[in-house]
Amino acid sequence: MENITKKERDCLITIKESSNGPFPVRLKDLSASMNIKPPSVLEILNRLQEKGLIKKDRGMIALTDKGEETYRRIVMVHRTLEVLYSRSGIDANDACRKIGNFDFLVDYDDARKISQSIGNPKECPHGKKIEEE
Amino acid sequence: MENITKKERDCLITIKESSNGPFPVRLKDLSASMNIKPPSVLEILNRLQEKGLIKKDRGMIALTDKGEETYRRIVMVHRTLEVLYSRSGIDANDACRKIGNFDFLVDYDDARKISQSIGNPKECPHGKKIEEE
DNA sequence: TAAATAAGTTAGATTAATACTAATATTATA
DNA sequence: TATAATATTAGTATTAATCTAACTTATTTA
Repeated sequence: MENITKKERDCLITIKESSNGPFPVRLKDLSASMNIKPPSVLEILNRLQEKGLIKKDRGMIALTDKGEETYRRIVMVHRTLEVLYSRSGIDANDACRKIGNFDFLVDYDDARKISQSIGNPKECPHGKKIEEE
Repeated sequence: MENITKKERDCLITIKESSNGPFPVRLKDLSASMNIKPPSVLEILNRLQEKGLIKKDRGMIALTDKGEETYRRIVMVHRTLEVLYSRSGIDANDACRKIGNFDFLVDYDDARKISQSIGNPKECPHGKKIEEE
């Protein structure tokens, strides 16, 4: 797996989470969601594309299969850690924000093992599914 | 607390862990331990100094009180996570290496809460004390 | 102590990531 | 098609990380 940066992680997640609606994701939207100017987003997008995580088609941006897999793994790590944090008495929203700073650096297989050792939680504290599309 | 980078984290830890012997830590030693050339270490050291984490005295490098505190907290987070990893069946040495990639990004108070929720372990899997000088 | 050796520092360059503005190109839409 | 909206390029800046080469400051030792 390629290494990605925090910004690339944020961008990947924003793309995926903006793709849920009926509208295709566009540079302008990412720029607005991420609060950075279009040329700066483009720079990040170009790196994600070089890493094979996204593809562009006339302004429309989407994750590749590899991008989907990367996204899926980051989210699995993220939600597993959220459960751990939450069970330790840390506020779910604080946990979410803080975990986002390093979830992309945590090994997926390690998170699986941790998940198992804490009883394979099925949902994050916000009620989102862990591992299952 | 100041934010630090991975390299600054590594440097801080190397300084502290080289200070245990009778010899003062010097640039040349850090250069050797960290496998980077003296001017590169110096650059990192200068940033650590600006952040108030280390002090230099005629070639001798040492942590400030703030640096000691930062070190102490990183190590506490690190060892707590090592216990978590280890109890999940992850090899202690693998865990150590991997956790070093993000321990400095994990909030100390959160680690304390996690520690508490897993029974306040007293030692890391290598037998090093958690929290206590 | 003076010369030689070692260590530290400065200077100058490079690469990668992040961000910006301004200008240019492209694509939609009215 | 002309206009408006979007996207891209070009060019600049900053921060972090690294290097080599040159220069300075200690330290050692003959």
